[in-house]
Amino acid sequence: MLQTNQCQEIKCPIQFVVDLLGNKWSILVLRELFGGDRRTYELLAALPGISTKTLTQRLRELEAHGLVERRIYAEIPPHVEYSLTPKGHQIKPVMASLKEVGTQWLNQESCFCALTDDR
Amino acid sequence: MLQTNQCQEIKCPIQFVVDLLGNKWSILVLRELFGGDRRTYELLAALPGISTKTLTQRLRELEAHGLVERRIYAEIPPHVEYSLTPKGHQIKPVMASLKEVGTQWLNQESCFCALTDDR
DNA sequence: CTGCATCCCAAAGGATACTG
DNA sequence: CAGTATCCTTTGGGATGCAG
Repeated sequence: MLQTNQCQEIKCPIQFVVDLLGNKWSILVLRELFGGDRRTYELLAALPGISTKTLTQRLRELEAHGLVERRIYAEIPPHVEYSLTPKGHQIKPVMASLKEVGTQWLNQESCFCALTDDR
Repeated sequence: MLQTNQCQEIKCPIQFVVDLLGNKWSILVLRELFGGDRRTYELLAALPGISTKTLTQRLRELEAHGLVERRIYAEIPPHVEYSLTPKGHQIKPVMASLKEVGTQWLNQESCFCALTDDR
């Protein structure tokens, strides 16, 4: 098997990021946190369609990889805040370029969506 | 329903890109094409694990969105080449920032994968 | 409020076989 | 070589109910 994951990684850095963030929600959660610290219910409200389960899963993953920090306030009712770590902030350029290209593409194709949009 | 997708898009540009490229293979296919035009079997070889079915699906999507061009040579056996369109080239900054941050993260965490890696 | 557990469904994707 | 069709497995993720 030799899945030992030694330091000498054979992996492509792009693939590494895609494996971590290439799902339906991770990037959007991070986008939200770039707007400042957020409580759980705020994230739920800002991400229409996400379930508590999925949100928690994504947050735990991001936390495990050191991109997000979870701060718990000893209050009742419970109070939890999520924030970006310095490592999380490193994806800022990705965010910026995504926004840039997304904006370009929206402008280019928004006017014949009715014809071409198949998803 | 009002799903009519009029020109005034409510959609976030980041989400727009994530919806299109946020899957297991699209980014990696594009990464490959940034290395130059590629034939089908070359893509299959360069992307270990991908199936012909999935590759075709991703290529068709990228083509439908105008990011990739498919050129057919009238030969036997068949000969097809895929290349990036100008629109496809627009994601270059995304590619670059992904590579940048991926490299950083690999260096940061490759040495305690054995402890933290849960996927 | 937070978030876990359960159940369940839909989508993504892999393997294989087959056609032109 | 390129691509399709079929079958099947895995995964993602939504809904709900419940506990702290």
